[in-house]
Amino acid sequence: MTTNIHAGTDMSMSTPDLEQFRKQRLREAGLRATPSRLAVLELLDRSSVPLSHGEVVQVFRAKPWDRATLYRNLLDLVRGRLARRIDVGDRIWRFEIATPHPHDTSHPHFVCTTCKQISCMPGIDLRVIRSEDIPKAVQNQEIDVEIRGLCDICRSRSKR
Amino acid sequence: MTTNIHAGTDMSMSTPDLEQFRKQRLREAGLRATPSRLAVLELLDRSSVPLSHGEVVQVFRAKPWDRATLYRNLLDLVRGRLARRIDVGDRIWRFEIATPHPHDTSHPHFVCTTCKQISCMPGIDLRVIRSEDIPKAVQNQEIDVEIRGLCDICRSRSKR
DNA sequence: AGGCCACCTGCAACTCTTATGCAATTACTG
DNA sequence: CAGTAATTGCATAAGAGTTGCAGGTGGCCT
Repeated sequence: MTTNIHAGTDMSMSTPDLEQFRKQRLREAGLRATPSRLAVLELLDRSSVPLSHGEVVQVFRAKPWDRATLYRNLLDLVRGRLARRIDVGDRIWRFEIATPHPHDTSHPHFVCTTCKQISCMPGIDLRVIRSEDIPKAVQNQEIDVEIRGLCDICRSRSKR
Repeated sequence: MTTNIHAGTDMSMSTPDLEQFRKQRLREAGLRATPSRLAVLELLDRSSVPLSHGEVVQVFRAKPWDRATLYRNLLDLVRGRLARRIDVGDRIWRFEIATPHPHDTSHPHFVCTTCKQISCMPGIDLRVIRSEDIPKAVQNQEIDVEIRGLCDICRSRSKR
């Protein structure tokens, strides 16, 4: 769990220009730049892992924002294509910042079926062996690929 | 909700030998052959797609069986390795009959994010581009691969 | 600078799926 | 065919996700 937050200080204390940039991104997405939306966007910006609604609520538990508000903030960001909502198989939606450059989604995610740890697998690609009956979405890489198995830690632990 | 599953060739009218075979399978799994368990097992046997608990409840809504009973029936079948519980990413467990031959899971599954239809993709394999940080489970193919996207039908429908 | 109003928030309540405790019932064993 | 442990029915609950509504407010327009 590495938290290399650059500013090192409070979420709400980002430099004015970054804040302005976030406001701009929200408005370009057709969203008003409200305090909670700015904070959620900043949180996703800074997070190296996708966050669940519950985790976002936890992070902002000292703030006056309601869980429904944060929930709708997250959905708003997804609607405005500033974030993506993903499901890694543990029945909890997670939200991650949408990368500015289009379609970085093509790298698989590895999910440990025991500890639920998620890791990105840019070193793995799909190979089509036989092309009959391959959906067009696959051919066009408009897909999410999820690999489920035991991570090395849980794997060595389970080897009897 | 259109429900025309009033069984013409009724669920409960299977041939006696098939019924006996199912009873036998249940007992070999260490489970008593109760009416509801037999019916659930038969339903999974006959279904070509994985079914959720809610769908099973729907199918048997005319029967006197409680939803908790059907739920536990499904878990019992999984426990006895007569069925598998899978999660296709919509936070609803689905149950499918366990194939007799072991570990047929090595081919990817394609799941339509809209219609939830699942299809097998034996023509697709994983290719490791860079081998750093690849979990051993992946190297040893001890994994489930799930590809999520729009199936061709839903895809053409969504193209505006 | 100030007002307007559509968008946004807070609150409460709700759905849906999954899950469990307990008393009554029942499938199997002998 | 009775005894008993497994199973069921009912009630209930946790947890994530979702929504209706009344009141608040960001940002445009003057």
